[in-house]
Amino acid sequence: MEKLGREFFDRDTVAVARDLLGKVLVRRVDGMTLSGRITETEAYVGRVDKACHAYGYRRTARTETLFAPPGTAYIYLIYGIYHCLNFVTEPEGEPSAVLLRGLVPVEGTAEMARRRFGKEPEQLTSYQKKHFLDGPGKVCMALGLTRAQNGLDLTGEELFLADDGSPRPSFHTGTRIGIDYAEEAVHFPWRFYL
DNA sequence: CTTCAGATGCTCT
DNA sequence: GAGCATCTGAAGA
Repeated sequence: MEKLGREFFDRDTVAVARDLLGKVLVRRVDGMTLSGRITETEAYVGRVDKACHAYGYRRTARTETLFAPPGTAYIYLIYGIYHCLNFVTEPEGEPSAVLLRGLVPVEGTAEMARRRFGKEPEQLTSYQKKHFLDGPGKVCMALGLTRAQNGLDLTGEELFLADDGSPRPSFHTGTRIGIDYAEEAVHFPWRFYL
């Protein structure tokens, strides 16, 4: 397992989003290690993308994190109750990020089940098993990520990405979810999923 | 398996 | 005050 350094994120956002498929996200919390393999991502590019919170270099309290160095965690609250985890990309000052939309659990499955459903993995319904970590809000719930972790440095120990040497899986390309307001950007093929 | 209503609070205008 | 990069549980097919 080799930790991905800042240079991995200091690149074209769409390339990073594709290259993250198959990589492992590692979270250390409460003395435990939780991890999962990435199955779904989306790219958001502030320079040209009306779906990006920082479109046109819009700078507010919330978008400030997108202007941080590449390899920073951007976490925000959505719909009042859920959180979304992103990885800041591109050279510093280009407000762009990759949204993490899905994982397959690798390590700490029992703890993730407790955090998601309050019960052990053996007690999950088939529906719960099928939809374990297939959504951005679910991922944050399972890994114990909230806005308290917004701005975390991904080259640290609390939250990072790793390459375990497995080849990049084959994947599908499509349009992004839940951005119907974004005019022409609605059609950008910037969603990648297994 | 699918659809659907409802929850919830921050962010920006 | 409107809208949001979502999820759950219940009900129907």
